[in-house]
Amino acid sequence: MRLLRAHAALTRRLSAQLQAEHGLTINDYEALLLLSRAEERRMRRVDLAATLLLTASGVTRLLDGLEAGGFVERVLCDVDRRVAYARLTDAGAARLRAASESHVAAVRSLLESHLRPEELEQLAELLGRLPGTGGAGAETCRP
Amino acid sequence: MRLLRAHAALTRRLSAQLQAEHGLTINDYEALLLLSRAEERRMRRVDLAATLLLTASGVTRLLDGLEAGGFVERVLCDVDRRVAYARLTDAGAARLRAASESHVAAVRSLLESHLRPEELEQLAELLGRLPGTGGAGAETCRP
DNA sequence: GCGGTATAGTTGTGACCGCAAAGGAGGGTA
DNA sequence: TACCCTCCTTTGCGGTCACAACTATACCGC
Repeated sequence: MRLLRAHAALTRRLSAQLQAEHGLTINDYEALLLLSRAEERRMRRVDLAATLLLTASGVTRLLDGLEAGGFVERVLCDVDRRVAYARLTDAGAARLRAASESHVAAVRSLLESHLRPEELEQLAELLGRLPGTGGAGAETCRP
Repeated sequence: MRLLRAHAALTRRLSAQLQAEHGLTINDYEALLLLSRAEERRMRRVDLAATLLLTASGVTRLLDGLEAGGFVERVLCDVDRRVAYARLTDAGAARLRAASESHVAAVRSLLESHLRPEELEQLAELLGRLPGTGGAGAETCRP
């Protein structure tokens, strides 16, 4: 079962390409992607951590970088002063659009050159049953 | 296709458990495992790197730790003085045996609790077709 | 209101790893 | 021999991340 190891190398390869072309790591990219799909383009940092499978400290530093680049801004929640949202900026949305073109192309070519479409679907289904891939929707601070 | 992300979390979990119980990281463990199966319990560092999907520098530091622990020893090749083998010591073999019991149990319980045997086989087959999982047998310095 | 507990987030520390540069060694050609 | 190119390995540097400790806020029972 050492095959799962292949994933690490694939991820590094995709991340390196993304970084060279657009200055984003894989996690940067996925954080922007999640925010772009979230309601009002914002998520609590703790939800971001759970979805990205990072710890809270990891998210802090991830967002440090994205804030410095102007792709994300910090928004305080007015009903719960513990929480700080990360909100996608217009610049962040633009960067995401630019990066997604080459990134999804890269992912597709990597996977589709080795698997047929129905196999790809099978793979996704099997991996989806493993723990840690649960839904984890974006919550607001007021349910 | 974000599902591949699940692997990172799984690996971290397994590695943390392995480290807590036996003081080995996942890569430590797999290096010992590879050596235990290799001819004369030794491999060239460069082959170890290729199989573990690490760079040469990564292997240097990995083996630094294993040598410090006495699990692996450095053996120079007498016909090509560029190459240094890593050879498993008896202490390393013992540590591997001890760790493997709980580790394979952990892997099995993690995977088998979520997938049926034939699905597991399917998963292995699909992942095996991805690049970076090729055979890479252990070579000696004299073919 | 007052403690106790839970939750959100930040920071210090250390581990692991890739990349680039450099050094030592082998094998070829002139 | 002298030169060049390739291979194996190590070291310096920087990035990413988890863990633990800490602060600040919220909520519960009294």
